[in-house]
Amino acid sequence: MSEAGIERRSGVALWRQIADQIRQGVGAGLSDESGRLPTELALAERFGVNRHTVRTAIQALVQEGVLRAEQGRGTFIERQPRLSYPIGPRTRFSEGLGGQARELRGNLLDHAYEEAPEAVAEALEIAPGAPVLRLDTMAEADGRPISRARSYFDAQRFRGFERHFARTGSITMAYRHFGVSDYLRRSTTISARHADSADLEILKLSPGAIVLVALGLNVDQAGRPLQFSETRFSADRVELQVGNTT
Amino acid sequence: MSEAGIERRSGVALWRQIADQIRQGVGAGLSDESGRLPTELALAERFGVNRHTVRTAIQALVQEGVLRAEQGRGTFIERQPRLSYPIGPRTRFSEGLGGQARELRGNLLDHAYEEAPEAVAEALEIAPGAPVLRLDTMAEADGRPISRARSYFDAQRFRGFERHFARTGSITMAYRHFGVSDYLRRSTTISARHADSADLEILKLSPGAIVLVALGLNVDQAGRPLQFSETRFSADRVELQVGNTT
DNA sequence: AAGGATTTGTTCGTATGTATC
DNA sequence: GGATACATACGAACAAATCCT
Repeated sequence: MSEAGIERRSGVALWRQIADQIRQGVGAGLSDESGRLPTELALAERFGVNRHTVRTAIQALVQEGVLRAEQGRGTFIERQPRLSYPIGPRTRFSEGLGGQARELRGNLLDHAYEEAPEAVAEALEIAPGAPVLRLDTMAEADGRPISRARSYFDAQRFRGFERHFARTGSITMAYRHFGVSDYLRRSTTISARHADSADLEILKLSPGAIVLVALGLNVDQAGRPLQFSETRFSADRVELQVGNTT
Repeated sequence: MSEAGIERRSGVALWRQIADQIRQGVGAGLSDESGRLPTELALAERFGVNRHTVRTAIQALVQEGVLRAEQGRGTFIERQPRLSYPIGPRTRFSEGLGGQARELRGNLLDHAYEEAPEAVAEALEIAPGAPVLRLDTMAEADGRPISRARSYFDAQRFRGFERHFARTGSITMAYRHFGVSDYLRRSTTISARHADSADLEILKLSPGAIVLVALGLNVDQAGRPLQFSETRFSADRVELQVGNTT
């Protein structure tokens, strides 16, 4: 949409600004057909910095798995297109990404029975402080971390839910054991922020990375709230799709 | 969801990371009901840095207009909650934010008649290279920049559209002059990235800020494509809402 | 096969910015 | 405010791998 702009004395190191620009330019016309980047010298001139500074940026992206550098040949893009995650009434993780990855897995990181925080109680339409099950999960597609989520369920209705999820790796499957054969996504609220330290570790991101944050509420066919969850997607690896898949 | 994460050697100065956290922390209980921040010493301990570093962060935010420092009383947050922008079949800018701001305005930044890039032609279902109208706009709510957008229209059908938009400040109104009384949002694709230099200038952001990017396609009642657009929202000021407004 | 051009990788040194105490 | 340690950025030169003629 517009040209490179590098700001000095902004509190953000030049090499990081350049790394961010290159990462985002990977989708645009920064590379030629073979996926080769301009030379370090050309990039340095383009951004108006020293070659070392460009090298630092490239090294960070190599570490991230975005680029691959070969001595004497050049620097190349590791093509990994963004997964498209559909959001709508029928939002389901496994079905949504079904066609785009060979292997999909949901992992249980942690769980606990707790008293419902205010926002959770309101969303689930239960009393504040009522017992809820908190489920911390993460998902991988073809071995790449895609998202992490914290979900809350009414503990009285879904006691033992975590065991069914851990076994099947699927929320949809786990619901069946509680007589929920179908459910709908009533609402989703999307925002974005910098990844925190837990995001970096779980999603294997580098500092300064961005996460898309989706707050979602699932309800059963009668419209009763089932699950309130916050899901964090790596913004470099996922985009969210609302409406028809043109 | 989890604790503050400050990363050293990340290419982002500690004072900027802390400034980003404080800016976001407006909603996350960083301040008490009166909007007062903890003391510098408390913040320094919480983030695990020296008090001078916190001071640098606060000074940057005061400069930005996010914080207000009063001698002898403390430092206060200028509370400006995130606007919630609804996305769905009836997505319209002015109606969506209607209740949340006193003054809403769309401004025309630039326009031109061009040959359709490949992606645009495909979305609008016209031939690649066919003439299209490109419209660069930005929107403010109560004087705060909210979003910028680049929209494409079939030039044969909508020649002169820019004049109607410039006069009314509304896409919906401009459509009426071309016999389009109603339209639908067929699809929206959401991603997030770091703001580029044009984003920083137009949206009045600081380096390292995040923008939510929404690619949208509007169609008329017959399902014919009308408008393909890329809108960039300041992630600090806007969240996107899909489905019911619980 | 030889050699020059190109491109990434490495090692010096120096200056400035950032963060702590 | 001043001293110290470390990260960032620049500059110059050279080494190593690859490509082309």
